[in-house]
Formats: sequence, C-alpha cells, structure tokens
Amino acid sequence: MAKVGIKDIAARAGVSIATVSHALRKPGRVAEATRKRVLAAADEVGYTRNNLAASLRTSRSGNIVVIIPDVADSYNYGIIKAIEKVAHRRGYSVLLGDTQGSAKREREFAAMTRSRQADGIILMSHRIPFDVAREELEPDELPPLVNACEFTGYDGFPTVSIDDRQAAIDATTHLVDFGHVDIAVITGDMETTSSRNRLEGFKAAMEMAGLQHNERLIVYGDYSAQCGESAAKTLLMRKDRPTAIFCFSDEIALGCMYALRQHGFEIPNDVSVIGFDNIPFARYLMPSLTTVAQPTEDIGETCATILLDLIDGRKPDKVRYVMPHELMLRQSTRRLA
Amino acid sequence: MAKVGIKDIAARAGVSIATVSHALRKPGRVAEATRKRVLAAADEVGYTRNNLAASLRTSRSGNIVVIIPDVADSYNYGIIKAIEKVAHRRGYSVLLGDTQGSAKREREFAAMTRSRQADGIILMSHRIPFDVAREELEPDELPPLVNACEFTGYDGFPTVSIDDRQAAIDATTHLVDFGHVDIAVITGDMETTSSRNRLEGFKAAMEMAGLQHNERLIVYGDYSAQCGESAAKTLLMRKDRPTAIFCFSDEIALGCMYALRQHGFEIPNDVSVIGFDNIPFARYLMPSLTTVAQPTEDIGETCATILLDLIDGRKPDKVRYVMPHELMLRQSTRRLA
DNA sequence: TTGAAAGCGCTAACAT
DNA sequence: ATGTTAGCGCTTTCAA
Repeated sequence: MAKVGIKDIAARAGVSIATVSHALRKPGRVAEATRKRVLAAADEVGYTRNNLAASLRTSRSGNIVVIIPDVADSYNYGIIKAIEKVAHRRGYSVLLGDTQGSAKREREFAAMTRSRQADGIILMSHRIPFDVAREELEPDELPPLVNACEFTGYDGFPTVSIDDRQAAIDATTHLVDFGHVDIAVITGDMETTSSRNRLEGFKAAMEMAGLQHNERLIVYGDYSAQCGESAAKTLLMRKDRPTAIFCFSDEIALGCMYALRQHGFEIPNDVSVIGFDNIPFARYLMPSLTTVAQPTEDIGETCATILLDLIDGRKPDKVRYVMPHELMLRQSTRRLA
Repeated sequence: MAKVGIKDIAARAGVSIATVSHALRKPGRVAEATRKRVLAAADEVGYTRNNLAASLRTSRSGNIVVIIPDVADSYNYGIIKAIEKVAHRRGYSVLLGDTQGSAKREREFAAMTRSRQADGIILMSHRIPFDVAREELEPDELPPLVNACEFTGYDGFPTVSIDDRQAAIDATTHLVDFGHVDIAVITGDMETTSSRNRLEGFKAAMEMAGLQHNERLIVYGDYSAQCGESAAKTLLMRKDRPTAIFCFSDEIALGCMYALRQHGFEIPNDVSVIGFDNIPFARYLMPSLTTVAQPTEDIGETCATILLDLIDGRKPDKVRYVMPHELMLRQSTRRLA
C-alpha cells in the first residue's frame, strides 16, 4: 500500500499535478500526447485515486445509503438489487444500512449525508430519520431522499410504492370471490403505513362485498414468520375459526402455513392462505403460495433513478410514484364448495 | 445543509479550532469548562463532523467492505448481521458489496481500500480480488483482509470457516447410518473451495463406509434453488435412482424437494433429502429439513473481530479459524427399512 | 495547453 | 491548557 498520488505521476511524466488531474478527469483539457504520457506514468507508478480527497474537494462522495429494516427479507432484496444496478451504472456505490427496525439506527445512517459520506438516501421506513420535528423541517436543508414502500407523511420527499390499499382490496376480493366470508388477517407492524393501508383496503373490500369483517379475526403482527406462526395458532383456537387467512407478508404466510400443518390442517382444503410480496420462496412452498406480487425491480430502479436525479439537482416530475402490483394465483387458496 | 464546521464552533465559543477539535475528540486534553462551552457551541450551531475531511487527515475511513456473492442468501445474511453488530460496536460502518459472483465486481469492491474508502475487507469468495498474480502479492502491500467461508489458497489472509470436509462426512455418514447406499449429491459451484471440500468429504465418507460412490449420481450445480430443481429431475430419470440426496445448500434442497414433489415423490418416504447451511426457512419447510448448521453468527463475529484487530495493527494468533458445525436432524431423512 | 496556488474541513505536531 | 500552523491528496480557478 505504498502511497502514490498524482504528485508521483507528475514527477514521472514531467508535468504539474494540475495537468495530471486534468489529464485524468477532463480529457480534452490537455494535449493528447501529454494525456497519453500521464496515463502511462499513472500506470507505471500504480496509481489509484484517493476518493476521499477528491470527495472532500468536490463535496460529492459518490455513495448513496439505503436504509432498510432488514436486508435479509427476500422482498427487500429485489429492491436492493435493482438500486445497486442503477447506482453502479451511474458511478455510485450503495451503502446498505440495516436497521432491524431501530429508529436510532435509521437516524445514524441518515446522518451520513450530513457527515458527507453519502450524497443521498433511499428510505424504507415510515419515520423521518432526522432529529428535528416534522414541522421544523426546512425543505432546502434536507438531503436528497426518496421514500420507498412506506410513507413518512412528509411530502417533501418523493415516494415510490405500490397502492397497498388497492392491493389488499384485490387480495380480499379474490377470497370473497372464492366464497370466503370468515376471513382472518395477520397484519404487519401497524406503525408502518403499508400495513395500515392494507388493513384499510381489507376492510373496504369486505364492506364493498356487503360483508361484516370480524374484529376478532384481525391479529396484529410484525411481518415476521414467527408472528405468522403464533397468530395462526391464536386463530385456530377461535370458535369462529376462519376459512381463509390474509397474511400481510409472505414471511407471515410461511409461519402461518407451518402452524396450520402442525395442527393437522390442510391448505387449502381446510384453510386458504394468501400472502403478500411474492418472495422467490413462495413458489417453492407446498402448496405454492397465492400472493400479491410487488414489482420490486421497478420500485428499486425508480427509487434509484429519482434519487440520483435529485442529487444532480433535477427535480422529479411527481412526488408520488405508484407502481403496479399483481395478484399471483397459485395453490394455497381454494373456492369454497 | 448549511456548512458549519469547527471554525464556526470556534468563533462562537471564543476559542481556536484546535481547542474545538480536542474538546470534541480528546476529552481530557482540554479544561472541563472549555469543553462544556465548546460542546454547547457545537450544539447551537448545529455541527456535524465532516468525516471525509477527518478520514483524509487520519487516513482511516471507518468503513469495512464485505464482499459477498449474494446478500439475499439467508445463509450469508446471518454472517452479515453479526459483522454489522461487531463493526458498529467498534465504530465502523459496513459497506455491503454484492457481486452476484462476478470477479470484476469483487475487484472493484476490494479497490475501495486502495481508494481509501474502506480500511479492510471481509471476502466471501475463493478468488483473490486484486489485479496482481498470486505469486506477486507483496504481503506488506496488502490491505487488511479476512477470508470467510472460502479459501483463496493464499495464506497471507486469515480464514474463518467451518470444516466443510468433515461436515460433509457427517452428513453422508448420517445417510449411511440410515441404510442408504444409493446416495446422490447436488453440489454447489465447483470453483468454490467449500463445494470441493464437501465433495471430497462425501467421497471419503462413502469410502470409509465401504461403499462405492456412483459418479453418475453426482450432479454439479451452483448452490441455487433453481439448479436443485433441475438436478433433481435429472436424478429421478435415472434407472439407478437414489434413495437419498445430499444437497450442498439448503437452497438446493428447496428446489430439489419441490421437483421431487412435483413428480409425485414423498419426502422422506420415497427419497431422503439433506441440506447444508440451516437457513431460517429450513424449519418451515414441509417436511422440515435435515441439514448441516453453520454457526453464522460465530463466523461473522470472528471475521469482524479479526479484521478490526488487523486494521488496528494487531495480528491474529492463527491464520485458520475453524468453527464448529452441527447436524440438525429433522424430518427430511428417513431410515430405510 | 500548461502550471501555480488556494483551499475542501479536519487533526496533530509543536509552540506558547 | 490553549493556540499556531502545516498538511492529508485532490480539484479548480486564474494566470502564464
């Protein structure tokens, strides 16, 4: 790790450091012959740019930070992959900030823009990751930020997500169409806007179908397989046992299906199960899982594109981007006789 | 995002910038009263440290980069989480470099140490991520690097992994003990040392049991569910159909079990399946998956600890850390009558 | 077309 | 205990 800098190149090529810098970064500002000589010299001395120094000078780090509750969640991952792709293409690196749902970690990662380690933020959370109260946010003091899949409720940030409410309506309507009336719900974290909107959609769909939803069949969870497992157990013990369960994530559905089988229930013969997200695993389950697909790739690409534009000073044309969802009909739901 | 620096604090507190710097970072170098005043001033002007500038000065970025083939793989994730935990505790941030198996991306991420954006590397790959040929590696020119789960074969880097060969022996022996003779294998990417060692272990175990392994029952895959699916189909068409399949990853097992069921085979009644990794999903499968558990948390913690020590100039006491694996007996394997 | 020189914001000798 | 000052390595006016 010998430290070779443009100074060394300059010495070797017999030019000034300014010329080296130009040759390296602004082709055209320098005579072709000189440029070649500099490039050769750079190669000979084994030069690598000190990006830190360059960033300090230009105040542009070339990093974006993605604040995400759980990198492991396969659903999130589709989004990350797409973000990474776009970022890389445009010369940015992605810092993944896994928060495990901690608001403190969210703020810590967001602070990386203040400390100049990142140029922008993609936020998958419903919380504003800054210390100031929402009312005191100064629009022009805020770093470039795009809100993905959730809403902070502050409309100074562009938002990219599906229409959770409508998606839940579609899922519920599918169950209703199959003749289900006693439909249970296992929600995600009710702090999140996604979960609130889905629940709202569920209730709306029931009402539209002329059905009364049963409050006791709504179990409040947290998007995890574990909560799916325990929620399912709770539901099975009820006298008014549901014939269908709408899980607000595939992870929940996974735990739910597991518990169902443990207690001798067959899916979908005894109970229909529908998930949400369409994680890659969903099709490998037995039975394969009917679920609502989110266009993770689109979401990720859109987020990244908007954010990088924002960093470059280009404002997005709208503040809310709604991506299309799709109901994936598979084998875990069944029409009642 | 007004730019407030230590200069502003200095002005406000009526001291020099040096005193501000000391007050902020070296409590004790400065009188308690002054320190309080500086801290208050910092707060008032809304100061955030420009880490870039600090890094440039100290040539320590406070970042480590984790080079990983696929962040989405739940198995990898256990490791990442542990790394992140240790790093955070010691004041480092983790940059996740998802390479999708690309050697080029591996080199790009590794170059972040040269460009001073990271202080060290945790490498989950069997390839050395530098441009130089292995023979020309200059030990003291190399950045701090820890090799996780795989081996580059270069022993200048400490390595943390399980004993893949022994783990494969244990898995194979379990099947043999259950009376299986026609045992198939679906491998991971054979470029990886993990897969090579596991295959070696499989063969050794067969030999130890006095059994001849059948070359045609070895299908070369790539650790993915998809390859598990197609490999299983291939195996089912064979006249000498196996009674047990040893999958080199749980993902493979997932695809394998799916294909098996598609073709009407029951697990474990018709075919036993054993996986490798013990991803969280494994227990939710039906039947639950017998597999070899890797201590992902231990691996991640150890990697991070060694790397950070290395960065601090402390050499590890050994060059190979072998972590214990564990056979998880569940329901996907069965004793032949 | 090239070069001299002024910083980016911070830390750390060194001096007071 | 506090302050002065010289850079870290680069980019970027501005002048030659």
